[in-house]
Amino acid sequence: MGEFSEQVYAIVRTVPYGKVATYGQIAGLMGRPRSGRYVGYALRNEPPQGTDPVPAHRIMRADGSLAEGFGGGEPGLQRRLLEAEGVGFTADGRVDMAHFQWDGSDEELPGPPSDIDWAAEMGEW
DNA sequence: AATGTGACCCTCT
DNA sequence: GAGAGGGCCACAT
Repeated sequence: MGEFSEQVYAIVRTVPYGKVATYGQIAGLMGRPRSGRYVGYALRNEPPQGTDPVPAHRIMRADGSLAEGFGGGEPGLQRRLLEAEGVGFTADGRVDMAHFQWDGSDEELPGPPSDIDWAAEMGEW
């Protein structure tokens, strides 16, 4: 596994409960604003769920649409996980980025921790 | 405004 | 060991 992936995981793990980030946002924080593509690749390919889980479901495209390859082909999994965290969706099925996009702060939102065990859910695929 | 193209790193054939 | 292509984004045309 390469440095790039490690860095991706490190940053994704700082995205707080109830917030989302985009591929480009992660890439930007890594100092590679145009490498969003490989952020997606790193998340798709080698998420270390067992030992040190990465909330990959909180990462989506810049327009709020979800990545289709998520969950090894189980449709709706990512959305289900997000809704369980209180993330709102618009009528056309995208995340309400205006309200739920992570602003870069590392503070958790008030409220209960995740009701569902997303790491376990994702671990199944 | 809408399309086209380049860049980025890693895994699988 | 090499080649292709992948959960996208920013820039140029």
